[in-house]
Formats: sequence, structure tokens, C-alpha cells
Amino acid sequence: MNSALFKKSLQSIDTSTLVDKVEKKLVEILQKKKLKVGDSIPKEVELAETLGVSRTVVREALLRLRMMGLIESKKKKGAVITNPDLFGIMSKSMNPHILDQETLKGIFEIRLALEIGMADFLFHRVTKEDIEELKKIVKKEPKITDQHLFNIEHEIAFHGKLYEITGNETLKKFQKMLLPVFDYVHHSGLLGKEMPLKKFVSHKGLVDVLEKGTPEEFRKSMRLHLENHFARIFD
Amino acid sequence: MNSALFKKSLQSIDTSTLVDKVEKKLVEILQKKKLKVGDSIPKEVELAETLGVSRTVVREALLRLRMMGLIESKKKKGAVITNPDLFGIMSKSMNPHILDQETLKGIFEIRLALEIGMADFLFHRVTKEDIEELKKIVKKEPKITDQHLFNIEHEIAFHGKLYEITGNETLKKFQKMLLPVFDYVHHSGLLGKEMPLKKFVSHKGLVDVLEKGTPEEFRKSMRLHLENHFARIFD
DNA sequence: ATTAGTATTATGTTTGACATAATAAAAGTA
DNA sequence: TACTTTTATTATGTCAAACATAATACTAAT
Repeated sequence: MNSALFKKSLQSIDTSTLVDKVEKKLVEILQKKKLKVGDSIPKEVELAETLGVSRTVVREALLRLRMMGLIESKKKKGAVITNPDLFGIMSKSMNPHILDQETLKGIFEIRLALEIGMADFLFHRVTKEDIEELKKIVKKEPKITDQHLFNIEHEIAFHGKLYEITGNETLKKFQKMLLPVFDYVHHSGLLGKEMPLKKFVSHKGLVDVLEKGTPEEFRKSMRLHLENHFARIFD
Repeated sequence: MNSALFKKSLQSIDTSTLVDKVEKKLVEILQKKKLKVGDSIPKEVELAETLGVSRTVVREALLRLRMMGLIESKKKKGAVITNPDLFGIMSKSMNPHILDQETLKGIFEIRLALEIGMADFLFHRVTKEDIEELKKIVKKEPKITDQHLFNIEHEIAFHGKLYEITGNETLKKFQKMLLPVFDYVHHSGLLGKEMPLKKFVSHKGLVDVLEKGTPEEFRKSMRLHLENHFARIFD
């Protein structure tokens, strides 16, 4: 056996910890048994006995499942299966002060891509009431003359409503999680200086397109609306 | 004080567990001290003493930080700060068999939106070499006559390369995480029957646009390219 | 029958001990 | 001296047993 092959076989030794194995096992069981939300799983001591490990190890493994949003533990009741909240978990580490610059920029860009790309879902699911609400939101916004400063509240109100219209709960949660990061990146010096904002397409313009236009036109308008952000990224 | 108000004030009692508090505290410390990647944090026993809790509690809190990708613990060396991997945790619960249907569909849609919306990043960062590689990938694909069945491998190769071109590592990781879900949703019965695929815009067409066209044209082409998926969602 | 009190139970927390692996220090050898 | 081998140290990984606490189930009293 040559050296490289030998090394390769060495790499494959099981370096995982006991907790790792128990965690894996538990997830497998959850999948296999096709447990429904609300079903409860065995108590910690039972699991420990069954799996032949200490309660400590089981507890750590369960802790992980809980972090993944797979279970929820209540005193006396034990742990019960829950619908994993993908972004609940993630939002914990979605902390602008902890993430590195590249990741922050990446997230900023993802938001831009999503808002342009979600046009079809908007058009397919928007209702008359949605349009009315959007118009109301726009009406509340300050006049164009004041628009030189980026008003985060109105931005959130308007764009948040758009996400809502998509009817995609996951997407909505995703954007909610991304919001603080987006805000942070926008105001921090990460993207160079904040330029004087030009209004290429206003919120009102977007509503008009959503009401009377096509997804394709909306993508174009949204792209222009976001031009200020793109300019900061690309220049 | 009326009943509702009373109830509200009751909700605000601290129901968090000890581990919760320690975790929060640790994250705060990490932020405040502005520790760089590679810096090591105090040992478990020291933390336990300092914070006035048992080592077990500290361990569970550290376990969470580790899951968030904030630290990495090595024997003897103690725990060291790492670049948090946003999707590390998430990808663990990104299991098609565990997520509920609505979330799965939501993820499917998010991918579609991203691929349409990322046009600008593609155009701004694409190189001649990228184009060449894309052409090579396309060349390897089976002839149009065989295209009636959705070839997942070629799809991944092509679209994966696109994500790579965006130069957005976070986005790339995100799509990598979404991939198995996308595949699952596509083949499961979640979206109704798989229709006979029509080729509106081929991969080759997309490459042409990316080489000679504009972001706007690319969005249009990509939207058409994904028409089969959209049709399944909307019909 | 409803309420108040009690017992039970499973998780939360503490303590203390030993195992193990990575590193540092010491000892040995050329 | 330079290099390898052995030994000691150290911090995490694992185990065990006990008590605290909160939610539930049970029982008794009015």
C-alpha cells in the first residue's frame, strides 16, 4: 500500500464524538418512525438506557435537536416533535457584529436578487386588497423632496408588504431574518460611502407596475428602484 | 389595572433557562471583546467559576455556540473563535423528510427567484474563462431529443456554475443547502404530476445571453428557462 | 362538581470523578 | 547540537448520582 492510499484510509477513521452518533441516531429514528408534530419521544433516561450511553450524552444530543427546531422539551411532559423553524435557528447567528464582512455583503446581495426575482409570485398572488394597502403605505411616505435620506421604516413597510404578497411564508421569514443585516450593511461603511440617493423608480411606480404591468416589467422597475444599492456594490 | 394589561405584564417574566442566560452572556462577551478568528476563549471551568454556574451549564451553552459555528473546541487547546458558518446549522435541519410541505414549496420558490434575480451579479463578475467553462458544460449535455427527461446532474453542473460566477460565497452555500430540497420537491408529488418538459430557453441559450446580452435579457431568458417549474407551481 | 392540596414525574442543575487526546516538557540517542 | 521518543500536563469528553423545579395527575375537602 502506497503512502497516499494509506493516508486516505487513515482519514476515514471515525473521529466523531459519542454525542454525534447519538444525535445522528435520533434524527434517523425521527425520520423513520414518521412521527407527527406533537408526538412525544422517550424520556432522557429511557433513551440513555436503550442506547447504552449516559444521560449527559443523550441530553447534549437532544439539545442539538432542540436547536435544530426538531423537538421542544417541556418539564414533566418530555420532548415533543415540532415543525422545525428553519430560520429561527439561523437568526441566532444572524448577528451583524459577529458575521464577517464577506458574509454580510453576500446577504445584502441575496436580498437584492430575491426582490427582483420574486416578481412572478407577486403577480400570481397579489389581490386588490394588497394593492390598496400598498397604495396606503406609499401615501404615508414623505414627499419626494425629503427623499434624499433613506427612510428605513418606510422601506421596511413597503418591501415587507411585498414579501407578504408572495404568500411564501418561508421567504417572508427569510427576509425578516435578513433585515437587520441589510440595515447594518447599508449604514456601516462596508460598501463605501453612502451616495446621494437618486430616485429611479419610486415605490409608487412599483405599485403601478404591479397593478397594471407584467412580471417582466416589474423586474425591470425593481432593478431600477434598487439601483442605488447596486451602484454602491459595483462601483 | 385591567385584566389584559395584567396578563401582558405577566408574560414578561423571565422564563429563560440558566443555559439561555449563559449563552447570551457569552455571545455578548464575544461581540464586546471583538475577538478575532483564532483567538481562544477561557476554559470551561474558568467560565463556570466566573459566571457562578456549574460546568455542565457552561458546556451546554458552549455547545450551542459551537452549533452556531461561533467557536470550535479542541481538546487541550480549549475553544477558539471561528468564522460562523451561517448555513452549517441550518443544513442539518434542511432535511426534506422532516420539513413540512409548505416550507418545502417555499424553498423551491426561493431558488427560482434567486436564479432570476442574480443576473446583475453574473454579468458584473463573469469572466471569459467562466463562459468557456459553461460552454464546455453545455457541450457535455445530451442532445435535445433526449431532453424530455430532467437530468439532474447536468442541471446541477450548469446552475451550480452560475452560482459560482456570482462570486457570492454565501449565496453559493445557500444554494448548495437548498439543492437536495429542490430535488426532492421536484420529484415528489408535492407539485402535482411532472409535466412533459418543453424547452423554452436552453442552457446554451442562457450562455449566449450571458456572453452577449444584458442582465435584463438574461432575467427574461432565465424566467423562460424555468418555465416548466413555474408552470407546475401555478397550475 | 369545583376547588385546594398533595404526590408524581421528567427535565434542569449541581457536583465530582475518570477517560482521552492534544500539546508541552523532559529524557534519551545519534 | 539536532532529532526522536517518552512522559507529564491539561482541557475537553463521558459517566454517575443526587437534588431542584415546574408541570401534570391524583386525592381530598368543601
